[in-house]
Amino acid sequence: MDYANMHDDLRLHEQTSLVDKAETELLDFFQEQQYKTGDVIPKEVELAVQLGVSRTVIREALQRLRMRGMVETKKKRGTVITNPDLLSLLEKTMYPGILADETLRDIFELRLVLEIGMGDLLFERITQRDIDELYAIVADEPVNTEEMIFNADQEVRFHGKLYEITGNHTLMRFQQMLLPTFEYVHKSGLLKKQVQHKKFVSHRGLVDILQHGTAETFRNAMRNHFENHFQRLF
Amino acid sequence: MDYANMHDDLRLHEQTSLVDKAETELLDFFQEQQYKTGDVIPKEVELAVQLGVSRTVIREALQRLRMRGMVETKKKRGTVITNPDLLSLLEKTMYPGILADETLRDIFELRLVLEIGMGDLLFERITQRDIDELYAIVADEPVNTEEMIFNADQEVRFHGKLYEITGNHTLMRFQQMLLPTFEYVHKSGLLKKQVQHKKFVSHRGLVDILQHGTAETFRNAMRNHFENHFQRLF
DNA sequence: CGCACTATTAAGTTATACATAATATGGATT
DNA sequence: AATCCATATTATGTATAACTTAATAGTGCG
Repeated sequence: MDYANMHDDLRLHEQTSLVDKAETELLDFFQEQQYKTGDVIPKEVELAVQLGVSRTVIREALQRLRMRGMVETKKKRGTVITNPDLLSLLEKTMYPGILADETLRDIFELRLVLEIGMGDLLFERITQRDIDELYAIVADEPVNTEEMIFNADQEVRFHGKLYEITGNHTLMRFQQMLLPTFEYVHKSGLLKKQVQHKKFVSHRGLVDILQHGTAETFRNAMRNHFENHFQRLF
Repeated sequence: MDYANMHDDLRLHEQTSLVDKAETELLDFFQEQQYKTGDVIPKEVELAVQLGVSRTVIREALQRLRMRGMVETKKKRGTVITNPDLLSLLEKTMYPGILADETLRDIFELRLVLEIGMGDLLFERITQRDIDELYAIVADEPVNTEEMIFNADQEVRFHGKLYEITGNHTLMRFQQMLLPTFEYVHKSGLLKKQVQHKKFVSHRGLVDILQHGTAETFRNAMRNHFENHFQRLF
């Protein structure tokens, strides 16, 4: 290939690499072709010819899309369009060890915000079956919340079930990512020391409200349930 | 099928590519070497030799780390470790056209959940200066909310300011990502038709509450503010 | 008809060469 | 000696070709 001509239309895109360009051009191409999930896209060499770049560039661009779950490749069958999973790659980057302290704290707060705000979704979609299940989960909790011992497994089951009830899969995925980080921060030295346990709304109390209350009362109850966490933040 | 002979290299025969392995090996290597932000990592060819793969594989692995914001490369200077930005890559995946309808709806809901739930963060961190600024933003809004005309720019400024007040940068980044998708869904045919405008809490009303109210009243007000959106969902 | 063999295909991988841009080196001029 | 310009060096960016592997299709044989 003639390298002298390579930069003809590249002068405007100064610091963007060919891979960057190829990536967006591929996405545009897919959209233009109205590809749907499961459709097979042209071979790497064909794409290379079509975009006027080497197969190396195409491969690195596809590599990016692949890791975002936008495409999937199998030998011989080629590369197919897939439904991108927004959060799968976020998960990989979520190693608490490498995140900045501020980001960790942000995530801690994020969880509290989500669970307080999800009240309306819960009341819209919850069924009696869900409520029964929640009661079963909290069955072995002590009635007196002051004696409540923090049980990580219990926490995950209860709050995980809440996310599930929202029927919002993106939200559920979020929880799966946020929770480990939340626990990490909870146990780290990032926040103030654990304050004195006061009476707060228990898991059982939350279920009672889901049974008899409203979205509004639930929000307040969840806020109260998180009181200890909030006191460590503020 | 003969399972007896499979056990030997069963693990190698998994569908993990060399790039997958190289990616994790690189991360392990970085951690092992205790690289900090700004540190320069070995050249591509050296890494290739060290991991016993070709430079292509190394490049595609680095490509992944690069797009996650974990490394950054400059010509001649080499590749350096950087602080990963959790959301930068999410942003690129947020091509509304490619996302499944369900995911789009999820994101629509997510925004509502976030803004209702962020009340406590707001009241903890808001200043009089912030409130003044919010009043300035809503200054040109009609008092009678029924005459309120949807103004996208106004929406972004007001709600963006709220996210800013939380002081949670991750949350702010989220809003920047969610908003375009939210608008896309709002205008798409994914939801029920716009219902009749009823009286709802206006932006100005929300600011009044931030000035004189509590986190609890704010949550309820924000829920009411979004009433139209919720009616389109349920 | 059914089974096994092989031929083909497309991605996975390797190797090499060259381009580009930033940096370092070295020497010439003043 | 200090400044400046040309050149060499270096590491990433890009291109190309060749080879490997696994899945599929096709073919031929029984």
